[in-house]
Amino acid sequence: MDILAELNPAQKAAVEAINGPVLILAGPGSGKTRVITHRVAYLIRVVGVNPRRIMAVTFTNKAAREMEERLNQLVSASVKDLTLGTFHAICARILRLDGQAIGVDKKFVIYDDDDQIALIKRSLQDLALDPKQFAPRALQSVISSAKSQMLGPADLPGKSYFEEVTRRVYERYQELLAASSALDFDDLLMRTVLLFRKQKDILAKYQARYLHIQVDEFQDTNLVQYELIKLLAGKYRNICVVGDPDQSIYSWRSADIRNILNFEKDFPDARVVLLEQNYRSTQLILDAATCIISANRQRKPKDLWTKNEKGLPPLLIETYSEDEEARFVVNEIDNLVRAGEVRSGDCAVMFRTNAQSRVLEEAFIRYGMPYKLVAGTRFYERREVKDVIAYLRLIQNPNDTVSLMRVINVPQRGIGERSLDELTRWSREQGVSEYQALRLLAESADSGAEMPLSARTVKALAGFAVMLERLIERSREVDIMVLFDLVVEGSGYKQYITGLIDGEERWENVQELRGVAQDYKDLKPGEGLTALLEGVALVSDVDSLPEKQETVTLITLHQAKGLEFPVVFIVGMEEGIIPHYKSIDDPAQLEEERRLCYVGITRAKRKVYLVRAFRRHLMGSSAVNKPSRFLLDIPEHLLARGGVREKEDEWSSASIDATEKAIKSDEDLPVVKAGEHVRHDQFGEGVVVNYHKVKNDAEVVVAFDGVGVKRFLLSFAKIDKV
DNA sequence: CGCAAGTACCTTTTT
DNA sequence: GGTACTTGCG
Repeated sequence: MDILAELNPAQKAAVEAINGPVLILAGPGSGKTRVITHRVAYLIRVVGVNPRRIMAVTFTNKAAREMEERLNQLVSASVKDLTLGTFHAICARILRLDGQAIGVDKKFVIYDDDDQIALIKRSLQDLALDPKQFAPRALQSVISSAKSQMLGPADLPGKSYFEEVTRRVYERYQELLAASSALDFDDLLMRTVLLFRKQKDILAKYQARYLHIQVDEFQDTNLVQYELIKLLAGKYRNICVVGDPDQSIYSWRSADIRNILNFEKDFPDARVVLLEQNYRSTQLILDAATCIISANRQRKPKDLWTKNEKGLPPLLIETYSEDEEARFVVNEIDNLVRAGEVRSGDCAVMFRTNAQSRVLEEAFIRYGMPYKLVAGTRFYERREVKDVIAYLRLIQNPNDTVSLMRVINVPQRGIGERSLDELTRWSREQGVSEYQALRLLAESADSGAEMPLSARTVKALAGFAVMLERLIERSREVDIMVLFDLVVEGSGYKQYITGLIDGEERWENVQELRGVAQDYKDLKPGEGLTALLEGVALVSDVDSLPEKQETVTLITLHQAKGLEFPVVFIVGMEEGIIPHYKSIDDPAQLEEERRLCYVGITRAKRKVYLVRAFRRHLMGSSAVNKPSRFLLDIPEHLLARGGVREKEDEWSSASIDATEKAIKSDEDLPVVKAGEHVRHDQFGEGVVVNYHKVKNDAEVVVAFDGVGVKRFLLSFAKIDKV
């Protein structure tokens, strides 16, 4: 099979440019994934590069898995040797192997969001600070953002009282992490960079190994991640980054769009390849999307085009309430499926916030239409799953205090808050971890005399220590499945959980986790445990999205990135939702909201429904919402309307309107289209943001660089296309 | 110490 | 509207 055969010229160029730095700017649906996989296949098959010497970084584990699958088809040789995964997974691997050089415990555990919050609360407690005054969530986000820029506590400003507190909490938080031999997500990245900076020999080892490095979704990397690949690529400089600034939607997670801009600065000899042909969407959908994104000031213009058929313009559906909105969606999907137009698995409903999913779910349930919610109660965030993981983590690393505190009294062992406070206090006094304190207690009952604890409590604590001790011993001998069962039964957890009201369901979840463990059953004792824990720490919900959906997908706009569906509904197209009210007064955040909207629309292959409700319940009270400003960016001829209908079966008339519109706009194509670049004698260059017909003329709305938005009648304006 | 009921709180997106 | 945390009682 010729790897280059099925690629267009731009894609081919992107695949063949294997020497030196390459920046691939890839529009939505431009075959980006295909280019990346083919590039790796090309390196292996045609150039003859050893897979061991290639690193490919993806945004999600799912993307990594998919890439592996595709590569297996393209390349007969084993791709197992490839370094393929997310930044976090790759860094975890590096640290596990070489982290000791900078004092990272070989047995480190990875703390997720919840664990971080728990630890920050402890930090606040230690510092005698009020968690109400200093919201743990806010602190977490400050700390995370600091780490994303390689800033330690000392690098933070300490001017105001709040800043001073933040700094102290950050400091304490790090101490507690270290005491627990734990790393949080940001540490995985930051420590790896530190490792490379401090241990030149280790860096040299990795640099020598990786002849080729590829990074996907580059627009969503943060500074640390960029630093990391710059270090890794330091020797051979064969670095290829792929991204689309217009799809950058993670700046709140410290993703820095400057990475893309700086890339060309840091690598002046970088080859830039543009992928502008869209293979996914119909013409009108692409046009509407272009109009929306063109209104952003902070962007490099891009000329997306497609050979696909014209199709139908996006449909604007205006409903009275969010209930009606949900009913419309279900009803319309039902119509489409009945008409044989699509299968329900072809449809996705996208929303800005998870809270919006509830009403949708209710409607789907009421109509008996099956659906799959991508971000429901997340599996790995379920209490029972976290509990069992906490037990497993304790076996791997008993100093993991967050896990210890989590399960020491689950099931109840008569160890209350007071006793735990006392335990913490005492262990600090002794300068040992809580776990070591427990062991001391268990070994010599006399030392308990120093603590103001009842004999009963000491017994309970010692009992827990003995149990844990036994599990740790056994873990060295048995495989992960045996260990799993030992943990669940030996700790009394099984009995506890099955005894709860919803025990059956919870037990099923524990069993599901057991199923995950099965993947690691052939590994050696200990290794299997480490691998399992690492696996569960770094997965997300999108990862579990099955390949071929037979049901409607309910998904957030963020999670939808990288996916595609024939039919897309975006609900809640209202001011305050998209754009989210928290983003409205910050221009930069507003642009991100716009990109989010753009991402949503460009997921669609054939049909887009933009749905809004006049009235919506938000936290109990009801609010009247204006239509999203992004709707105003779509010119008349690119937007069909379906009004509010009393009877549900009349809703489908919206599709007729759309069809008519598509035909009508075909007859008299506008002289200029929204999204096009124009020049005006007086105002300079700008982008057409809107175009619609008025009587015998047309009104054009143009956003000029540095001037602002101007309106013209087409017949009078002196406008030329650029 | 454990449980039940009540309260205050919030609400963006997630590797 | 739901949850996470507090309070009060057995």
